[in-house]
Amino acid sequence: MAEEVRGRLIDAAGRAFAERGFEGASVRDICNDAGVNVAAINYHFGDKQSLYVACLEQAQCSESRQTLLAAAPSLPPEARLHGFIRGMLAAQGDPDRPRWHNALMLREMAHPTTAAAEVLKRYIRPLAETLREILEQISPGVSGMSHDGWPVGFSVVSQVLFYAVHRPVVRLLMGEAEHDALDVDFLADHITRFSLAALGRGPNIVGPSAAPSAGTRKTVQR
Amino acid sequence: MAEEVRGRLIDAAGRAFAERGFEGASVRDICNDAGVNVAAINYHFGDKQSLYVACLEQAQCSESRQTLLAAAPSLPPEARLHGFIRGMLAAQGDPDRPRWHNALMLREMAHPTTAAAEVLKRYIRPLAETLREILEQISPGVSGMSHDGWPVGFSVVSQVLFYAVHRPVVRLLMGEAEHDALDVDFLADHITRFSLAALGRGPNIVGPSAAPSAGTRKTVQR
DNA sequence: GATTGTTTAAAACAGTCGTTTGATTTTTCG
DNA sequence: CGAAAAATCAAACGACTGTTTTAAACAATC
Repeated sequence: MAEEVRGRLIDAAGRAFAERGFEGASVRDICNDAGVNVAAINYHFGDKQSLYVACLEQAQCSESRQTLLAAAPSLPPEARLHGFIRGMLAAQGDPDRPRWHNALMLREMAHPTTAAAEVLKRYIRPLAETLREILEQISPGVSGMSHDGWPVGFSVVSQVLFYAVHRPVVRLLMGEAEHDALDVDFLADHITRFSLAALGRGPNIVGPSAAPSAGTRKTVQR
Repeated sequence: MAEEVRGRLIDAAGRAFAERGFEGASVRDICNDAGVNVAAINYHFGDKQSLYVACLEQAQCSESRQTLLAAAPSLPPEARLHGFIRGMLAAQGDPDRPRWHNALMLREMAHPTTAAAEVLKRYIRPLAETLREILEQISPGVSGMSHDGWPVGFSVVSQVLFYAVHRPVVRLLMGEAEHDALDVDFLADHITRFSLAALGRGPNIVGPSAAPSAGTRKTVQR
């Protein structure tokens, strides 16, 4: 019974924090949403701040990491990259796990609190190392480039993160209908092709020839 | 005298809103920072919300748009792209204009308020159209691709926005020293080369040959 | 210098914030 | 069952929120 209240609080708080930020979400709203008394936060977590880090911990312990790394065992490198990208995209799209997990993490990364260092060490760093390994596998020598190849990795993940952070802008720019057609699979294909082409692997983004023709778009093997 | 108070308020509020968000910034902190009485906000702007949109208007009327579009008259297309990217990067780095302008805009775009539509129409849309024009110039046919070529444009700007949104993460991942070496010119070169290679124009990112050798990195003409 | 209208100042407004209290219910277990 | 522990509740705490009020200081015009 007690554990259930804890869970409902984390879920309600996670949604609130992800949507309105730490200051924007009031404990009364959170408790109303969770269907518990206001005192429950203090009883189960101590204070609002501790509830926040509990949400963050739940978010980073989510299956997303598993999903991501699962897409990268010992497949061919291009397929690994595609799996990595698709995994990140799928984590922000809603398989079934709470949608606020990624949103909260992004908020923390864009405007770090004191809890950011832990999130980075346990969640971001492993992802970054995995991506660097994949990229080195695809284009040997990329890790030896200037700044240890970090910018190349950033160029890849930035394309994924863009759709997580700026989704509202995308919707407004493209229009509602066109936006909804941007599903996970399409975006994963596009970002993978764009990145592979930049790395000199695979055809460039407009197609094998200079002038693109319908139906010739090639999908990355997976 | 009255206009000076207005200006000081917008500047202090802009910094506060950009740093701590709308809810996180209190009117008393803002007024203290600006060195004016609390009642000044109500007298000059009406309420906190109106002060916020005043900040947003100042931010989007900034010279950044001018800087950006100035880098794209009738140069060769590759140089236009480089200028566009460098312009966006320079706007978030601090030439001399207030640093909060970009940060506030990014906040508004990531978590739109009712004022977002106006910002998008007057600030984002022209930028997007300019980029699409440049990309079509570089790779004719890209606008005719799936989803009107929007994803290609997103892949370019996302790389720029990444350093604006996730700068703290970059700093923590690379380390303080390495991060500080990522100046505007280097990033502009990198993102331009990455994007051009993806479009099939210019060498791929690891260098003209598969194995990169030091000192052969080519800089985009400007 | 008196009289406008405009701008600042200190104090207080009602409301909400996160947090705590103390009593009451529910659960656990010998 | 009955006592001890755990959990929930309504109510209130002081502090802070955005906003308003009232009066004083300033500026400009006659």
